[in-house]
Amino acid sequence: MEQHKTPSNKENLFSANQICTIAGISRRQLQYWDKSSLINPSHRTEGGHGRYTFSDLIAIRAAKKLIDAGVSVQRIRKSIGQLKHILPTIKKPLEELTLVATGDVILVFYEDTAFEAITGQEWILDIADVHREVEKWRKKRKVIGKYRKLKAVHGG
Amino acid sequence: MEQHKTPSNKENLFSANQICTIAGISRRQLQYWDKSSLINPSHRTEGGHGRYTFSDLIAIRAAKKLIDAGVSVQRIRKSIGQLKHILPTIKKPLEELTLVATGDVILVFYEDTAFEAITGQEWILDIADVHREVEKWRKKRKVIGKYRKLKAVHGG
DNA sequence: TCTATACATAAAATTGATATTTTGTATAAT
DNA sequence: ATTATACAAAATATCAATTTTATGTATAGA
Repeated sequence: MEQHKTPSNKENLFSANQICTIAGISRRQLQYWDKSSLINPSHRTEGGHGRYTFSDLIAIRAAKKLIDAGVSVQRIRKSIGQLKHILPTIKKPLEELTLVATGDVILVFYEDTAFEAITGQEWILDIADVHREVEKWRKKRKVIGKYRKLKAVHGG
Repeated sequence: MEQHKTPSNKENLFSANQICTIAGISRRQLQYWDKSSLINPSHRTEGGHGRYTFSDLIAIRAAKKLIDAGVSVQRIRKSIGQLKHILPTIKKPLEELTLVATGDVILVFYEDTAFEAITGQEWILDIADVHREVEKWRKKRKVIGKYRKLKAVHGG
């Protein structure tokens, strides 16, 4: 039997129109995002009307932010797919992750690293690395200096 | 008169070949980057041979990292141009800024914000914002509830 | 009321052809 | 020894045409 302490009681659910007003999107958009499974309402009435949780709202606001930042719906789609793949424990990336977007790209912040949502590619420049490489190179030069010169080395 | 404490004494300068070995780029690349003014050596010998500082090396490593991350030289060029324009105090973006790169984009971190190097577009998602907006909306609804329903509002 | 559907339009992605940039290799010059 | 030049190949960018996706508007259904 259900306790009425459960967070998903009627008070916390939003109708489609409420979502649109709060999130600043059109009714048509929300409808399409539902139909195309970008973001589905977590509940439905017996009549089939969508009922959105606060968590759903976060996702919708995130999508709206991304769109405002110039990211296309298609990229949002791809990113969500990739993120679920790259971070299998994450079920709803738009709600659970911190995203930074610019026109082309969605960047994800997760456990101290930043990476690009679609490719998963990751990189941060660490100047200390360069120091270390120079030292490494200096030592190497002393040791093998009398033999033939090194060719350029790739990777790092 | 020059003190020999100055950091730019001969000991700290690298020849083109040394740079190539340390940074893992080809001689041809370094040559082209110099000629096309992507990265010029800070000094030259009387004979015109390039002499690179450690600071130059940082820039070159940064460029190499960007290339390894899938950014084209052309994009690096554009980004540097934009960054100098957006942040006039920054003279050598590749050395002085923290960059995160993915294939398409170079993202720059500067004083708490992240923005895209080419367009200068900037954005950070803040979930607390959403909470605030919902509360704002709830209050508004009570006040103006008896008038006509709000239309979706863009921006924020 | 709210949702579903149809049609039109706008926005974005994809494709293919062309031009430009970047790099490798080889060779000449200093 | 190191740099400069010439030529070719590979990688990128650009542009226009086409296709696909997303949204607005209007209308019908529950």
